[in-house]
Amino acid sequence: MSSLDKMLKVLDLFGEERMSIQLEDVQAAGASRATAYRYIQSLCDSGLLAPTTGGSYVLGPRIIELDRLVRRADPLLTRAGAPMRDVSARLGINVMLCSYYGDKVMCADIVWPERSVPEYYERGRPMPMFRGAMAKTILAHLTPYQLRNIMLWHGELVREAGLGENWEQFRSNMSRLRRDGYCVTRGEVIPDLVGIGAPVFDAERRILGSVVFAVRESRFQSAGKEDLVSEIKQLAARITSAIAGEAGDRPAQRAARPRKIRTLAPEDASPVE
Amino acid sequence: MSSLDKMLKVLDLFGEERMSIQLEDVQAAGASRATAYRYIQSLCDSGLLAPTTGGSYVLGPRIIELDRLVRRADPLLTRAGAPMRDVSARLGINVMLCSYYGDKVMCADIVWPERSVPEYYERGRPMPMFRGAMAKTILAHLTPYQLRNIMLWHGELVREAGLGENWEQFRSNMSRLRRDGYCVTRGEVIPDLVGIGAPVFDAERRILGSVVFAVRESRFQSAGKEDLVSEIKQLAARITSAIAGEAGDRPAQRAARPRKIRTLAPEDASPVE
DNA sequence: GAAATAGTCTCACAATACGAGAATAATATA
DNA sequence: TATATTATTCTCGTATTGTGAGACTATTTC
Repeated sequence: MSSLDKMLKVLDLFGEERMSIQLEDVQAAGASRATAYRYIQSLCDSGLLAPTTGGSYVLGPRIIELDRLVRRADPLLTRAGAPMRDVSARLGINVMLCSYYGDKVMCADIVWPERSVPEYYERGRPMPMFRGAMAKTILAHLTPYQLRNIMLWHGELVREAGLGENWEQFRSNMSRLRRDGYCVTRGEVIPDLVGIGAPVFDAERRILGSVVFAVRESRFQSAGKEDLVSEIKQLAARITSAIAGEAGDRPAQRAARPRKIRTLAPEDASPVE
Repeated sequence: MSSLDKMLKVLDLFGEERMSIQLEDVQAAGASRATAYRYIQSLCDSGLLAPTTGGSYVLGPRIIELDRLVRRADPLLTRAGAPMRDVSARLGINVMLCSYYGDKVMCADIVWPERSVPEYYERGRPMPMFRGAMAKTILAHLTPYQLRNIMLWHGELVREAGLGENWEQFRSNMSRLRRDGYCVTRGEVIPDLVGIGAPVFDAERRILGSVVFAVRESRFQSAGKEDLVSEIKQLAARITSAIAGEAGDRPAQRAARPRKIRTLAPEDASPVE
């Protein structure tokens, strides 16, 4: 592993429980005192880290600045907001927006009027890649190339997730989801929660992400699957055409491209805390 | 400059106008093709960058993930929200929350009911370090050490900003601001906009940031300076005690520590676009 | 399927990241 | 304001490893 990678791994020390790190934490990750300081120094200079009192360091202002840039420019986020809020208000239903990043699926936005449903997700929360409607909807629309690579490099995970025992099964499962144009999952991420998802594309019909209704099992039963499916498909279509509408000008913002997907997050499957 | 710094400088290629970069952009910043790919590779592996189609790269999911961590844990942000919204609703006034990061001042949150005032700021927008009520309020509360260092390394900027021609003047100006407990600036960042700011501290009375009212000159005239000053001081005090209340337990989150402040952002003074 | 584009690997060499300790800076304490 | 303590940077010789050029492989497009 190069020194570049080792330095960037310092960022991995942060997590929900640990919001500040110290010199020793970096040393413990395998670096001499001098080197630990060097990494910290570079990260601080770039603003990714910021020093606080007592020799500890926190995430720095650059993070917030860069996130602002992403929020401003992400076509998914900027174009999905209004339609999402419309539908959510009309149906009184919880909606999530998911973004696909080549090797990661992430919650990009939520509208959550049904407060009795636990608000597990929020912008920036990573999501499992093989479970839940958000993920499967996206998975289904990757290119054949990408799907084959996933089976090749992560067949074990595919099998665990029940997406197919082999390439033929996986391929045909994904193909069916694609034809359906929606995906329903029950309790795959959070018990008792049903996800109803549909895909969002860019102007070139590449998968960008997904929108998902998150409802309790009881509501899903009473509401009737067909209506919810029809609504989510309409919502996704509205967002897709809003994105296609703005396009043509600037270069496509983000799209699928996982190549070998060598490095799925090691524990991409720890959703319920 | 080390290879670490060179790699991190790739992130500086992004900006409001440029949301995706290409191999050539990295090469142009001074790296061979192989090295450019190496930097990109490391940044992609860490999730700071993500590949898109056509050999271009955008900011990656890690940015959003890390920003979430910051939002969740920042005591300033989490404790200021409610009081800010209260006051803003009661007075129908625009309020900004500013965060201090050792060498940078940044907008952390805004509540903006007075829509006729241009919404120049938003979370993540960097702010000038020597102009405007947000910045000066913070500046005034740095330690003597820090102030001296600023004068030493950035005396020119201090003079330009009219904060004092020499150390004695600078020191006494800051000292007066500190005694006042508030700071009013007029049109320093945006023409016709008056800022009324007060400092927010952590449990150990170290400066964390500032809250600022942003009103038009006309309203400032009619409303009466005293009332607004009194309100902003109360607001800041409420936030400070909310933060002190939660403290004691976890290690202080963020606080001043600019050491030499060798590297103020080169153009920290380009506010009005 | 083939052609065109994007990304990775190999290898020899020299630049530079590394570790240990001394020197200095910044904070806490008196 | 001066002193003690803790945190950070600097110096320097060594050898690790980052570097560039080009061949090779992977991926997308047609």
